[in-house]
Amino acid sequence: MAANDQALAHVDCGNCPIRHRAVCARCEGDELRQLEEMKYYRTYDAGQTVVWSGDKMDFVASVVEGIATLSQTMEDGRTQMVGLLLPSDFVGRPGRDTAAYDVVATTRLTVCCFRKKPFEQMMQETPHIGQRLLEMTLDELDAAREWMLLLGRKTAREKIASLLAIIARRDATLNLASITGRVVFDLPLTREAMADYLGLTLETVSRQISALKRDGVIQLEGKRHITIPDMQQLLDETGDDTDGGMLA
Amino acid sequence: MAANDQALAHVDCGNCPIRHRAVCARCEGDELRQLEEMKYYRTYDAGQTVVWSGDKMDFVASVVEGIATLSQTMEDGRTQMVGLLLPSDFVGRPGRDTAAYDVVATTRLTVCCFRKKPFEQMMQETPHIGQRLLEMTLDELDAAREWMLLLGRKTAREKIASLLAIIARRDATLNLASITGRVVFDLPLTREAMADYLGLTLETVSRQISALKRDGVIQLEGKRHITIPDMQQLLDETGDDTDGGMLA
DNA sequence: GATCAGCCTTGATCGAAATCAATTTCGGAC
DNA sequence: GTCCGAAATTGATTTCGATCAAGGCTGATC
Repeated sequence: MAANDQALAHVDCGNCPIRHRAVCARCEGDELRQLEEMKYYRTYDAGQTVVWSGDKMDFVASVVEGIATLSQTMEDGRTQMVGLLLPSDFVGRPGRDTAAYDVVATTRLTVCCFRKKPFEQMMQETPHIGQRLLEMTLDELDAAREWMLLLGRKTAREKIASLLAIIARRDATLNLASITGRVVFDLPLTREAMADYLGLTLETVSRQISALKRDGVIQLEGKRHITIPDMQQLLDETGDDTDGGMLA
Repeated sequence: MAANDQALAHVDCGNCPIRHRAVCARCEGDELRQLEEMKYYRTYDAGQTVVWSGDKMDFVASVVEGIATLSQTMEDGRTQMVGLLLPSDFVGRPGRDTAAYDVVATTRLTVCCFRKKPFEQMMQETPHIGQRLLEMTLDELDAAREWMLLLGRKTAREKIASLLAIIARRDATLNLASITGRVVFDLPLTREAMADYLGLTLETVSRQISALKRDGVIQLEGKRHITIPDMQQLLDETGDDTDGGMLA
C-alpha cells in the first residue's frame, strides 16, 4: 500500500457522485447505512501505485474520482494495460486475497474502500450487491473482448482512432454533450500509457497522432488537449461497424 | 438458429458431466429439479454456427460436451476469437436479448439450454445461480486479461507456445494427468482458428509450429497430434513468469 | 485406386511497426 | 523570465510477421 494515503472527510452516500453507478447502486435504506458504516476513503497522487500485482489485498473499492489503470508486466518489462478504471468502477475481487494486476493512479484518485471480509459477508446477505457486481463484470468482459479485437486485428492508426473515440464518448456521456459533430476533451493518458493500452510503442503512438492531425481528423492544442471537428470522421477511422452493424 | 438441432434423450442432472462446474453447480434438491424441468439439449456438428452476432437469442446455455468459439468479425473480414468455450462454460448473457458474438462449434457440440425468461426469473429467486455465474464471469475476465497481454505484447513464437500450454494444461486437468514432464494431446483447432485466437495469420502459425518442432520443444504426428517432451521447456517459451512470479 | 478438396507447409517478398537515436516542446519551479 | 526535466516528436534503420504464391498431405468419395 502506498505511503501517503489520507483519510478524507466522510461523505454522505446519498450525495456520492457515483451513487447510481457503483456496486452500491441498488442499495437503499438499511443496506446503504450498513455500507456507509464500513466504508473509508483513500486518495492517491497521480503516478502513485495503489497495489502491486501479487500483493496481499485486504479490501475492495470503488473509484470515486480520477482515473487508474490495471496492468500486467512481463519479466523483461513489456507491459500491457488490461483495464482502465473510471469513476464507479470496481477494484479487487471478492474471494481472492492477492492482487492479480498492478493498479496505478494516472490522475489524482479517490477510492471508496471496504475491508474484504465484511464486504464479502454483506454480499452473502444482500443479493443486490452481487447482482450489481455481476452486471458490472459482464460489462467489463464485453469491454475486454472489444479490446481483444483491437489488440489482435487493428492497425496502429485504427487503434489510436478507437482509443480517442472511447475517451471522447465517455467524456460526452459524462458531460451530457452530444456525440456527433464537434467534440473537445483532454487526454488523461501519457503517450506511454496509450502505448501500453494499445499494444504499441510510444513512438508509434506519437507518429499516428501526428498523422491524424495532419489528415485533419483531430486538432491538437498542447500535447493533451484534443478537438475532434467531426466525430463521424474519427469513427470511420476506427475500423468498427459504424452503423450498428446489423443488416436489413 | 442452425438447422439440424436435435432433441437428445433427457439426461439426469445428477449424472451430468458438468454438474459440479457449470452455473448449476451449487443447486440442489428443489432448485435442481426446477432447472431439470426447464432445460433442453441441442447438438451441433463441427463447423456449424450456433448463433450469429446480432441475432436474437432467447436462451442461455451451458456447454456440456465439445468445444465452441466466440468471435468477432470486422466488415472487411478480419476476425478475432474472443472466447473459447469448453465443457461447463456458459453461453449468453442474462439481461440481453441479442448475441454480441458469433458462436461456432469447432467439434461436435452439445449444449444444455434454458429459455432466457424463466432462467432470469429463477436467477432472481435463487441467489446460488447468480453467485456461481459471478464467479465464472470473474474467471473469464481474468482469462480475457491474460489473453490481452498475449495479443498486445507477445511474439508469434510466445503466442503459439502459450496456446499450446493452455491446451496442454486443460487437457491434463481434465484427464488428471500430471502437468510436468511429458504431455500428449490433440489440437482441437485448425491452424486458421489458432491464428484467429492469437491475432496472427495462418502462415505464421504454421511456421512457428514448424520452428518449435525443429527446436525439439514439441513433436508432431500428423497435423494435430502433439507431444510435449518437456512441459517446462514449453513454458519457458511462453514468456510468462514460470515460478509463480512473486519475489522472496 | 484415382480424384478431389480442405488443410497445411514452405518460399519469396513486402511493409508496418519496432528499435535506435537525436532533438524539441512544454509545463512547472525558482 | 529562465532553467530544468519529463514528455513528445521526428528521423533512420531494422525486423518480424503479413502477404503473395506454389506445392504437398490426407482422408473422403466415387
